Amino acid sequence: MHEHFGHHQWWPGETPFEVCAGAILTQNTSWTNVEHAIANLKSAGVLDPRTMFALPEAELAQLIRPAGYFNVKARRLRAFLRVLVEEFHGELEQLFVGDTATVRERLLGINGIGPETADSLLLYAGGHHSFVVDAYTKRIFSRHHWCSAEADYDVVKALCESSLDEKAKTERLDYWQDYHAQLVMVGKHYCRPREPRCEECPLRPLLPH
DNA sequence: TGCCAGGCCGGGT
DNA sequence: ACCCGGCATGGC
Repeated sequence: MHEHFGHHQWWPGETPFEVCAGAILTQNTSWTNVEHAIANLKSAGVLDPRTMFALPEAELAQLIRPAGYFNVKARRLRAFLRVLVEEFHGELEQLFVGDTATVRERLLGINGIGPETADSLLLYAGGHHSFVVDAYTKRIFSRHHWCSAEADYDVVKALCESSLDEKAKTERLDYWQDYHAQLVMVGKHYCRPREPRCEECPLRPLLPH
C-alpha cells in the first residue's frame, strides 16, 4: 500500500484540537461535510477548547450544521470539552498523559466517544500507539476473509496491531498513522461498497487463491 | 433521484 | 447480551 500511495500519515487537521473536533464530527459522516463545519468553527474563531466550551450548545450546533447530526454532535463535543476543560485545564497534552490503555478508558468514558473515535484521538492527536478500526478497515479485512463481517471492534483492532512490523511498531508513531491512512486510501479507491476495483487494488497480491 | 458517509447511544427484548 | 431506531447534511 505504501509503495502504491506513498507516505500519508494522514489525518486532516492543523492542530491536535482540530483533529479531536474532526474525529467527533466525522462520525458516520463524509469528510467533505466535516470540512464545512470546521471552516465555520474557524471563521467564528471558536476552534480552541475554552472558547468552544463557552459557546451555548445551540450556537455550536448551528456552526457545525453541515456535518449532519448537529444536535447530537454539539452535545458530544461539549461532553468532550467538559472533561478537557474541567479536569485537564483545557490542555490536550494533559488529557493524553498516562499509558495508552488508561487514556483509552478515560476517553471511552466520555459520552459520544466510542472505540473508533477514542483510537483516532489517541493516534492522531495524542501521540499514542493505538490502531484505528473504521468502516474501511472492516470492509477490507472481511472481504479478504481476514476476519468475519461481524467481528467485534477489538478483535479487528488486535488483528491489525498483530500484523505491524515489530521494529517500526515500537519506534515510529508515523508508521501506525500511515498504516491506517493507507487502509482508508484502499477503501476509498478500490475496496468500495459497490463497484470494487479489486483488479487494480494494491492489496490484490494478498488475496486468497 | 435516492443512497450513503471514517459511529454511538439509549431503550426494548 | 443482543438488536434496533434515531440522529441530518451534502455529494455523487
